[in-house]
Amino acid sequence: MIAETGLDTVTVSRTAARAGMSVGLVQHYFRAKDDMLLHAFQEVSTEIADRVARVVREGATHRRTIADVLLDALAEHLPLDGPRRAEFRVVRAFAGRALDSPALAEVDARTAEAVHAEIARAVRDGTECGEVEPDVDADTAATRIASVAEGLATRVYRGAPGVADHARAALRAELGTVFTGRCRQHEG
Amino acid sequence: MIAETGLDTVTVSRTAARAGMSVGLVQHYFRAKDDMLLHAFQEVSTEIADRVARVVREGATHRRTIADVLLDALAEHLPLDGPRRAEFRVVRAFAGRALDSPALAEVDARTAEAVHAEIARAVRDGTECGEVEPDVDADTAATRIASVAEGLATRVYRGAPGVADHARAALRAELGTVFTGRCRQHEG
DNA sequence: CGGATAACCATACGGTCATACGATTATTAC
DNA sequence: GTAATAATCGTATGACCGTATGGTTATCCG
Repeated sequence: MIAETGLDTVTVSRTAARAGMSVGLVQHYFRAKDDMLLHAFQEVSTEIADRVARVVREGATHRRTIADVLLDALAEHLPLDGPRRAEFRVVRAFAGRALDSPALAEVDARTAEAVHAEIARAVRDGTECGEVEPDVDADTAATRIASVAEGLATRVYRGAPGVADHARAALRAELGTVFTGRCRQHEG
Repeated sequence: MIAETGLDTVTVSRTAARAGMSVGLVQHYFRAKDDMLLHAFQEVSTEIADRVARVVREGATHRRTIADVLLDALAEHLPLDGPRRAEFRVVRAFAGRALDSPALAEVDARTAEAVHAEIARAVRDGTECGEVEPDVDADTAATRIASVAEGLATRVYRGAPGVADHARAALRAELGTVFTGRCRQHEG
């Protein structure tokens, strides 16, 4: 419902109707509407995090380059198709409301922190492996990469002509400034 | 009021009270509440654009490097102090609501387009001048730079420890990947 | 079996909000 | 000076929303 018509068209009674239940039952599960919304935000956040983790795991299994796996993981956030556009809308709607809700802000911050940590880990792995120069600071690089990913997602959603086509390439280019070498263990 | 307590605490009657006038008078100037909000969004958008333009003009007057001027212009968007945090909150609140309001979305998109165009122009100027390599595509570079700026602003606002201190440096580093040379006309 | 707990419903209440309305006062133009 | 237009106010109205309440049915455990 949030993805369809926005957060402020979500009312308790509409939610109940959509779920095929009564208002009373919704209240049985959630003390207040805000609890329900918070739960929804946590739900989608962990859902996205799980999907990204799966992409990383599968990429690692197929012994691909760290940069390539990271690219896939970050591209997962780009609103390039219907489902991901929906997810984007939900996350951004909550992010907007998080400006004035500490509870939502905490989920937002925790999610961002997790993404940042995952990128930083990839960079450190890259340093160990040889894909990244030893003098690169992982946290600084992670901040920049996460920022590009987030900013690109916004731009793709806004739909400036041609941006969608080049978003993935832009992401790859940014990663290319950090992952400049080749992994020793992937060489023959 | 949006910066203080958020968009959805803004009601017509509270706005009237804050302005020291009656509800009826607000209605006299704005047919509907949405018109009022749209007007506010347009107002802050042009206000910010004007301030950025002034920074650029002053930088150009003092014959500074294009990269340096651009850095100042972009840093203007970072929520590093009170007024800019307030602005950030307002813009983001509107951006969130723009997800479901075509009128607000248009202002949002137009503003983003203007920022992008300004960055692209700076890159092109840099190419002419010698600060940028000739094979750099201005639009691609502008997309990346704008994305970093936007993403960094989000991160600064979220207040991850240490990010604020390094935000400007991160921005400079990103610009450093595009503005790699020196302007011929600035040399002795 | 029987009692407790969970699932589930319909409705009423109190509050808030956007907007409509009708009126009065000030300003401007001819 | 007067007619029109703008500025200004107070209140009424109708709708909606979150939550409280009180109830009924199902499920499960000892």
